[in-house]
Amino acid sequence: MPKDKNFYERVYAVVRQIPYGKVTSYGAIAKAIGAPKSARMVGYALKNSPEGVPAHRVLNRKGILTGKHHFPGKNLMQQLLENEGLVVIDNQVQEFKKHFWNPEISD
DNA sequence: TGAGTGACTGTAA
DNA sequence: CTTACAGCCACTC
Repeated sequence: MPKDKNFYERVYAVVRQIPYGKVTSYGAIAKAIGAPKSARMVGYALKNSPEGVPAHRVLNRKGILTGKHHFPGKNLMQQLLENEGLVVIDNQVQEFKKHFWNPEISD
């Protein structure tokens, strides 16, 4: 059982706020939940991501689909992104910055 | 308790 | 823009 379950919950809370056709990075989420050093944990948390969490919209800072290998299908993650109007080439989102969504938690 | 692992990031070249 | 190195934190065994 995870001790800091709150950490996971916060990750999911942010990821769920990612709008359609937008993407963000693990670090951005980590920072949004107050743990900029725990970017790796964000990815770890997404592995446990329940339904309703668009984990496919979360990429690394280069805009590469680092987690596509963890999805059920072979290139499911890429298809989902392309389905949202994004352009993915060689596991990398084109114009990543342009589609980047800055997460923020309302106090 | 301690060592190993990972869907990462910042900095330097 | 990419590639390479070290630092991070939380989790599992």
